[in-house]
Amino acid sequence: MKAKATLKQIALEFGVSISTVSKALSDSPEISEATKIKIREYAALQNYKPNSIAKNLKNQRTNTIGVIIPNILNPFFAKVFSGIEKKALEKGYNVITGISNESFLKEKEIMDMLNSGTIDGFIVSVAEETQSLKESKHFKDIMNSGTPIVMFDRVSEAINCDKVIVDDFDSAFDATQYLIKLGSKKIAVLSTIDNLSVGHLRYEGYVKALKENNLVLNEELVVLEKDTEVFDNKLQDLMSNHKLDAVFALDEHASTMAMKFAYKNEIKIPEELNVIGFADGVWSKRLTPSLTTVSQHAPEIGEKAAELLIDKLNSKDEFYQPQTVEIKTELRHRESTRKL
Amino acid sequence: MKAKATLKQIALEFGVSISTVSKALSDSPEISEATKIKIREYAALQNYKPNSIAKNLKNQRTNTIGVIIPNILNPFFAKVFSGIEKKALEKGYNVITGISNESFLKEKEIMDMLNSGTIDGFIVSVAEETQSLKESKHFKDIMNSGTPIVMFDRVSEAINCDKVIVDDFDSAFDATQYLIKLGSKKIAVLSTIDNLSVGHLRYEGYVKALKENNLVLNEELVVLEKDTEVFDNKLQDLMSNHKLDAVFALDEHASTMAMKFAYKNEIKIPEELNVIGFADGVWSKRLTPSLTTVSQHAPEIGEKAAELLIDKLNSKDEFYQPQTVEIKTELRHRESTRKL
DNA sequence: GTGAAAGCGCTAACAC
DNA sequence: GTGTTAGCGCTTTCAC
Repeated sequence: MKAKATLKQIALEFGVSISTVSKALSDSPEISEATKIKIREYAALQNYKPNSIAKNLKNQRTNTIGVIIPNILNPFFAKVFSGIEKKALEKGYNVITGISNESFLKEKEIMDMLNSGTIDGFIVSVAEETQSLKESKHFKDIMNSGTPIVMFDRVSEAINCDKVIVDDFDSAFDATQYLIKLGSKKIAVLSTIDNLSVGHLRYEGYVKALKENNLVLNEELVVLEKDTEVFDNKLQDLMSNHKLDAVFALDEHASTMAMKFAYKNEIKIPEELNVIGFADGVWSKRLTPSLTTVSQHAPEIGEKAAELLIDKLNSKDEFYQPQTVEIKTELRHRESTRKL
Repeated sequence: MKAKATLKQIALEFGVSISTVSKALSDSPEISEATKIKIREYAALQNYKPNSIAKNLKNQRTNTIGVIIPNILNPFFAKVFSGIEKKALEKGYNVITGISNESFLKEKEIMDMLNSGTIDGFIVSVAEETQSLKESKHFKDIMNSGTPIVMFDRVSEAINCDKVIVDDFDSAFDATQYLIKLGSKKIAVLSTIDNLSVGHLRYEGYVKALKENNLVLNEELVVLEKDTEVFDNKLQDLMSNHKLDAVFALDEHASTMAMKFAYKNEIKIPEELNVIGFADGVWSKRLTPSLTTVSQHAPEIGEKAAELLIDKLNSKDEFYQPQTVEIKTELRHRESTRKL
């Protein structure tokens, strides 16, 4: 492997100065056509690429976004991520990724590590542990150091920054409402994520829909349980002891488990039981029957978050007012609910 | 927001030189305890963090790995990715991510873009288009420029670099063998990924297992079709016209579709039909019945790839011999196959 | 025990 | 039309 082409090396080659080469390559009118041509040809031949680290150091910006995600195996986050990546590439930004694995400490460490000139700004979805501990100082510190943050989905109330969220409350309300319209009266609500801001909002939406339709909230039909094994047991009990006519599942585990138990107990979906679940992956379509879902437009969330961040990075405005963008969900009707 | 702490700023504060500060902070024995203490205290107070870009420029390395993945929504890649990220963090590396979206051009562009000092090395799983076009020059160019590449899963024969692969051929052979042991004679093989190196190897493994067991290869039981809609139609035809006793699915789409059609045609799994599929996500467990899978140990693949790359980056050895590591798969017995 | 200086690769203001 | 210079923030060698 030969020495990498640099301005210096090229300058030496032609016996000119470094700045001449730099200007020639950036097509400056100061340089004669002849010089430009020979230098550019040589550079192309040598496959010269300006060292972006040096450029970054000079410019005091890296054109890189740090994305902190709780769990890349969750298809929602994977989809948001691909939206971010797409928009970033479009705008000439790189994406550097950290996975907090729902741990507060890891979230903090990764962010501190990256906040040392490596990235220009962050896009974050807050780790579960961070939310339950109500931690937010690390975010504040980072923003005080001059690094902007955009949060999505799981956001921190205590932080005043750009946010992209889903209308969890309203969409849960609408979905429940829809189940009621289908004639369902015994609607179970199932969740393994009630400790998350978004999870709890969804539950509240369910509660409100019941109230507005004068249905009593029966605690026995409510399973909010983080531990999936315990959840499965509780769900099994619920489904053996109650003849439900609908299930509203607030996450993917809950919806698939509900369908599994229905199958085992020979309860027909959707004839005897309507099922709606929050879901984003390709799996809701593949299930048998396919699942009616509240879809969160995950890629759009990612694109919007990237856009907000990049706009902020490119604006010189000191008094930029943070905004919160709400992305509307959509009820995707499939086979697990009856027709109206 | 106040000016960010730098060596220069701290030096000014105490009326000492930049190098004194630098040495004090790196605990050099040249500096007196008193000076060290006061400088360190001040630095901590100011939340000083060395600018990593400057350090990178100086060191001519970035401690960053570029990971190029065809599709982050595929749980296999998501899992490999999390393995890479984990190992990288452990070893003090950052991960910068590009998604090729199965496109040759995007793969090439992203890699060229990152190969300008931004990253020290690549971990790549080759895009589908790159494989079908048999492109490899862009990889060669990058390696010639001195940037090491580690490939995983979908590797390029033409490139002599470190590789981490799955024993696709053998595991498909074993899985088919297992179906035969269960007494299956009419074993369909289903794949939407036969254009991928790994996909085709799996098919070959199936073929060999049939041969060794003196079963004829019935072309009618073979559905290799990239387009998922066309695939679904062909599969439906197959399952209506043949009484299969087993299905070997080479990807997730194929396995779930087989189960869907079995359900619709009231074919009992596993009593009448044994199903084995290649799968990595959490979904094989959630399906009803849960799916017996060939599991690829995706996180280990990622960790191994990261390890190989980082070892290479840290070694000075010019005559490093590229190695190919094979990760063994495992047959995970669940409810979609009968007991032996 | 501390400081000066060079240099990583690049840009840009300012000579000539 | 081309070159000189300073500087981005840091490390490191060498001098005092």
